[in-house]
Parts: sequence; C-alpha cells; structure tokens
Amino acid sequence: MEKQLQRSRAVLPIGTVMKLTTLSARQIRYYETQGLIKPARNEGNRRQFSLIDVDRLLDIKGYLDEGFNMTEIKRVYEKQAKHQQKEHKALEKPVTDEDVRQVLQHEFLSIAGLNHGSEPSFPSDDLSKK
Amino acid sequence: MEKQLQRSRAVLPIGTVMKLTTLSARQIRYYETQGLIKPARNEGNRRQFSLIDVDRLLDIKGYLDEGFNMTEIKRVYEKQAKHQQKEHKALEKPVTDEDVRQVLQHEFLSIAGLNHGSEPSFPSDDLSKK
DNA sequence: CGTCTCATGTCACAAGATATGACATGAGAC
DNA sequence: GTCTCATGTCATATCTTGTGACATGAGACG
Repeated sequence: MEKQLQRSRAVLPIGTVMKLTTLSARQIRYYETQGLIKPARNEGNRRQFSLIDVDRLLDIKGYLDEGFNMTEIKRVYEKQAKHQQKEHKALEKPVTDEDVRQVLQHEFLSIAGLNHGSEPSFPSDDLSKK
Repeated sequence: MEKQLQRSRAVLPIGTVMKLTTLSARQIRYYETQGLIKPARNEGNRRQFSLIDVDRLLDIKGYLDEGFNMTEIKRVYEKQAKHQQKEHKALEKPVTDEDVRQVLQHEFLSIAGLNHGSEPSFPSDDLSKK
C-alpha cells in the first residue's frame, strides 16, 4: 500500500505523458480544465504528472472510447471519491479491438509502475510534430 | 522477464531523470560521453531515457560514492556485458549512511518501475536552478 | 436542414528546458 | 607544483510547454 505513495510522485512532463497515453497535449490540458486531473505544477508553471495521473488519463481515454462524455466521466470519479473504493470495473463491457490496445498499453504502467499487471505492449508511437 | 521490455522504453527527458536520480544534467551528460549510458534521442535530438538508464545512473552514482572512477565503473559494466549476468553485488560493502540514502532512493524505482523493491523514500528535491 | 454543444485540432507568442562547446575549479595522484 | 578527473557555470541555438483564440467534424435537437 505504501507503493501508492511512490506513484503519486509528480515528476513527468506533459511530453512524456503524451507518449505514455498517446493522448495529445491539447486533450490532456482539456481534461484538466474539465477537472478530471489536477497535475502539480513546478516553479515554472509546467505541469508535473504522477503515475497516478497517467493511470487516470488512460482510464479517461478508455471511457471516452466507450462513449462517455466529460460530465459522465466526472461523475464516475466523484462517485469513486465518495465511496472511496475502486469499482469502476462495473462499467466494463465485452472487449473490442480498441479495448485490447488500451489494455495492453495500460499494462506498461502496471509493469513500469504498479502491481496489478500481466502482459506488456509497445505502442512505439513517434509523436513527431506531423 | 518480459517486464524488462517495458523498462527499456525510452520516454523520460533529462529533467525527469535529474529528479529521479538527483544527478545534475552535467553529470548525466558526462556519464554519457564516458560511454556509461546511451540514451536514445528524439527527432529534436533531445535525450530520451528509459527506466533501465535511470537504474544504471543510480548504480553509477553509488559506485562513485564508493570511490570508483569512470574507468573502473566502465569495466564493471563491460564485465557484466560479457558474463551476461547481474553480479555487481560482489562490489558491495557494509552499508554507510550515504548508502542508505542511495538504496532508499533506488527503492522508488523498484516500486515505480520494477519488481524487486521493498520500502520507499522521497528525495523530494526541488531542482530550482539555485 | 440550421444551430448548439462537445472534444480536439491548429496557430501564435512568451517563457522554460535542453544540447553543445568553452572555460573554471577543487581534490587527488605524481 | 602540475595533471587528471568529475563537475560547475556561461552562452547561444533550438525544442517544449502554457495559454488564449479561432476552426471543425460529429451528434443532439428542434
């Protein structure tokens, strides 16, 4: 359980998070304005994300893919905050092709930072400013 | 063992690595010129480190604290490369105060990125350009 | 169909971060 | 003393990030 402490350490800049989540900076910032994440800021006002933030972003991404909108996702987290227990599993549906990619990617974090993982995957995206 | 794959994913910019290792950018770059690490580069020529790189940097830091110089540390890794097995444990000495800080810090990575960890620690450094 | 809203993309300018090369320095080795 | 080693500090050029503004495709709704 102390592991949770480490995962909350905010050290990742938005660029790294983009790679880890394959979300655009615009999306990440937007989710923040929507109150879904609240990354820390350094002295230079740069966002500093933790692995927990990255996890949440991946969750958000998954919810969006499943058709939820910001407001609904917000409610999910509000409820979780109250009930103080991770039960968003109740929202799961039979896996689609998209989901698989999601899960595999999520595994990276499970391995590179958590404890509930199983098999890895490499998005290997390049994010070149196309 | 597949977990090793994830840890080799180069996504961390030097700033993050500085925080994770409490090493200066100058030191990190110097160790690179000495051939101790070979971080990947992105399209913009920026260094991209993996958790494995961070681990090695922490090891290097530990060796330096123990009195080794670049050349000797280099040999350590060359030998490891040949014998293809992590046995630099043979170089350990009875723990000193400095060592403790090292180990505790190393634990962060063990937790936020590996699997052989135990208890955490927060350097909580700020890196403001003093 | 128009019109709104939502989630994102794209631009643009300011400010912080990083790359490299040069010069400086304290601690030891000789 | 003089060298070497590991780092610090500067300077300049080039990315990266932050914010705000304008644009747009997909749906919802009338």
